[in-house]
Order: sequence, then C-alpha cells, then structure tokens
Amino acid sequence: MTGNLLTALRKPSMRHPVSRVFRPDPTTLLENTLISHKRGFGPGKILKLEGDLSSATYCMLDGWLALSKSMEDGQRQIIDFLLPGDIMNPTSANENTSAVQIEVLSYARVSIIPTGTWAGLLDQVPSLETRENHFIASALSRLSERMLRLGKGTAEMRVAYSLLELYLRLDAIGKADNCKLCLPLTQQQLGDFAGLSSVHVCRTMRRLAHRNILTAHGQMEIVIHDLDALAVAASVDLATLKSEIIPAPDINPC
Amino acid sequence: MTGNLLTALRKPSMRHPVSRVFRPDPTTLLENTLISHKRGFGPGKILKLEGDLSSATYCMLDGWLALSKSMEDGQRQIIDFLLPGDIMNPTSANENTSAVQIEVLSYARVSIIPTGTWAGLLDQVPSLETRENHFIASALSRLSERMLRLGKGTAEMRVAYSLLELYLRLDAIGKADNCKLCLPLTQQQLGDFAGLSSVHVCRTMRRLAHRNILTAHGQMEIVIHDLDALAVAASVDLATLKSEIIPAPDINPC
DNA sequence: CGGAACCTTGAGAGTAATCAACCCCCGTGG
DNA sequence: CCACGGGGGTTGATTACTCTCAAGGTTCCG
Repeated sequence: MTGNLLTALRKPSMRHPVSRVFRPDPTTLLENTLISHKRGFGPGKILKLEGDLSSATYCMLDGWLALSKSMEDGQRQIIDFLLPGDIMNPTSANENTSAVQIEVLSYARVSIIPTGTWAGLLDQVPSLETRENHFIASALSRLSERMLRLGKGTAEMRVAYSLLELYLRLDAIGKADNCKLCLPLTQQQLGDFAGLSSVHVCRTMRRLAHRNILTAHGQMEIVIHDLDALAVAASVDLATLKSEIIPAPDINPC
Repeated sequence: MTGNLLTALRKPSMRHPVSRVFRPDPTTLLENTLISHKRGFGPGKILKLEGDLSSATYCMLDGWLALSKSMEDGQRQIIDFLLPGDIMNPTSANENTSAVQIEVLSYARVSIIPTGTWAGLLDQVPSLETRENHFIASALSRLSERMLRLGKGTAEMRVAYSLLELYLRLDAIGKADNCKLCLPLTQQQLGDFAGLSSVHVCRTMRRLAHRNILTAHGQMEIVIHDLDALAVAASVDLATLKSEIIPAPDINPC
C-alpha cells in the first residue's frame, strides 16, 4: 500500500533473519507514520515555491516530482527528479526554507514528514538513517555527474546522459522493462533538466533516433535500442555510473 | 591548533553554558580524533582520483581543496570547493568509491576520518551530526544554485555567481576583509568551476572590472567594489543566498 | 638571459538559442 | 459530424554566445 519504500526497507531484515531476534517490528512504526502523512497530488501541482517555509522530509511512494530553480527571466533548471522510493529533504542551510521549487509531474503519492517527526523516526528505525544517507550520497553523485555535463558537455552528451540516468533509476525500481521508459515529461521539461532549449532537445533526440540508438513516441515513450551506444554518446561507463548513483540496498541483493 | 572547525563546534556550548552541566567535554574526544588524523598537503597534490576506493569524512582545518570530475577528453568540472571548517564525505552511493577527484589548491590541513571512526564520533559528540547535516544542506543548496547557472546562465552570471559564492563563504570564516578575496585559483580553474574556458573567464572578469564592479591583481587577488552590482550580474539576492548556502550554526546562535 | 606559467586580446569557427511556421493529436462544443 | 483551439513536437533560418586557435605580454625565477 505504501509501495517500494517500505518494501526496500524491509528487504534487509528479511534477507538476514538470523541477524535479529524477533521483536515488535520497527517498520510498523515507519509504516504508520508514512501512511498517516501520505498525500496525493495531481500533475502540475506546485508543492513548494523556492524560498517557501519548509522543514520536512519527502518520502516518495509513487509518481514523479521535479525539484527546480528559476531565474527572474523565467529560465528554469530542473535540479533533480524524485522517483518512487526516494527520500529527500529539500531544506536549505538556514533550516527553514526550501532551496527549490517542488512540482508534481505525474500523479504522486508522497509522505511529507515534518523534521521533528522524522528525527524521532530515525531514532527508532535504525535502518532508516543508513538508507537516508544512501540517498544523499546517491543524489550528490547524480548532481556531480550532471554538473560535469552541464558545464563541459555537448547537447548530445547532456540528452544521452539524462536519458541514461533516468533509465538506470527507473530500472532499479522495475520500471524500465526492455529498455522502455515512460517519462512524464515534455521536451521542454527534459530541456530544463539537461540545460537545453526544447527545440534543441528535439533535434538532438531526432539525431539519436536517426542513428537507431533510440526511438520515441507519443508522450515521451522512449525505447533505448542500443544502450552501449547511448553510453558512449553520454561519455559514461554504465556499470560505474550505476554503482555510483543507485543507492546501495538495491545493488547488493546478496 | 585545529582551527575553525573546533572553534565553531565549541561556540554553541560556550554561548549557553547554562544549558549543560559540566562534564567531560565530548569535544575533547573530537579534538583528539581530529588531531590524530590530521595531515598536511601541498598545492597540486591529488588526494583521490575519481573511482578510487574511499570511505572517509574530510574535515577541513585549513586551506582549499577542489572536488572535480573529468571527461575522457580531459575537460574538467570543479563540483565544489572545500574551505576551512567544512565537513564532507565524497563517497558515492556504492559506499566505497569516491565520486570525485580531490585535489589540493592551497596548502591544506585536513583530518581524514574513516567512516567507522566517524560513526563512533557521531554517537559520542551530539552536536556533530547536526553540524554535518548543515553542511550537507549547504552543499546541496550551493550545487543547486550553480546548476541553475550552468544550465541557463550567461558567462557573466556564472562568473559573478562564482565570485559571490566564494565571497560569502570566505566572509563567513573571516577571510574576506573589506570585500577582498584571495583565491588560490588560476583563471583556468575558475573556468572549470564556472563552466567556461579560461579565455572567456578572462574576458568576462575584464568586463566586470571595466564597469568598476571589481578589480583583480596578481594571483587572483580580487576586490569587489560594488557588491550589489555583482549580485545583479549574478541574478542573486544576496541575503537569501547567504541564508541558503551558509551553514546555520553561524546564523542561529541558539 | 631564458623559460615557464599565466593573463590578455583578436580573429574565426562552431554550437545552441531564438524566432517563426507548420504539423499533429486530442478534447470541446457547436 | 466538424470547426476550433491548445499544447506539444518538428523543422528551417537567423542570431548570439562561447570555444578554439594564435600571438603577444607580464611576472617570476632559475
């Protein structure tokens, strides 16, 4: 009912039942907290504006959110996407405002947990802090990878990398069957993510399609035909990238 | 002897002695750990390459480090600078390799504390975890701010923003007297940070100088004459930026 | 004096943004 | 049923920005 997040949190103890004696499951507390803070939002809904008061941790149960920043002239950069299972606290260093705008891309179910409540949870659910740290490390790695390409990459690299990153993340949560991605994004939004105009995103994707690396239909239904060629275009080593940006619990299925 | 980091950690309890009974100071443990792991490195030294094994927290006592990523063709992006007082763990989501290259820019004294030891410290020094979280929030805010400009900003915005960010950070540790910054950087390195070629950094800074916004001499001794104009050029609200990227302990002296 | 590293400036080339037109799809309402 | 409008996607033409290449200039130091 609360989706991948709980599943993922349960896995470690299920995999190693010998490591713990049976006791009242702390994930029950987590589950109750997640459920009681769960809310649903439709596409286009703005959950937070930049600078809004915010001091909460977002636990993604389902759907997509975009974290973005804008300039006065309306230019926008998507800083990151939040996908099912992700945990993220967008509070900036001042402890009470959000550094980014938070927008719903596809119908999303999110548990928004106030910082105080979250701190209590961390005390009582030991695996949660570890998991949160994995997500922070993962987010930092992703941001670094993207900054490299924003600063020094060509349009092709940026688009190829963006698609690869999304592919790896979706694949990790079982949503990229056969290299097919369904992205709830317009080309404008993909451009805001990759640091390109929507027109140039279109041209670049067409070129990739023309080389039989991928095909796209309709509302961003993308099929990657040649993962290796896409990795070359993105200037990425796929295995390394995966290990660096996908949180550890999902990589080590023991 | 161990510099700003300890000073900063001590401040809270020193300011409010009434809030704690006297007891064996946990900062003694911290101090000992910092001292016993302290090392010094000269400019140019590479502490880690991308992908090197790494599982440690870096506590900056003095000097500058650069975290960077490179592409096969040698293009390089500086992801972040580490300045005195900063705490940072560059480990990627796989828990054992560094997501970035770590390079010394000016003679640096750093305590490099293995993850296990660090976890023990966190248990015993309550203020440390809070402080680490502030640094994480601060780093994420900075990265977001920079990504916005890498993706959508002009060369002028990028240079102006880079200088402003460094000004705010140096000012916060008392190293930006009278808007004068001494950056241990070449224009090439500033370009790697701002996502520009060294040639274009030069042109852009000259234009800013020509407008009497700043002057630069020698090895990047920069004096900002018109902070407001620089903030306009960077498309930044200075007070907001400061609150978002400078860790809270220096703002909320509670 | 010579060399090295860095900064400065100009000229030319290349990449991506912008502007503009058109297409397609789809939902709405006459 | 069809006319209409809106939101996206596609494509071409033009513009603008930034890179690269190249040639000095400066400072520092052996």
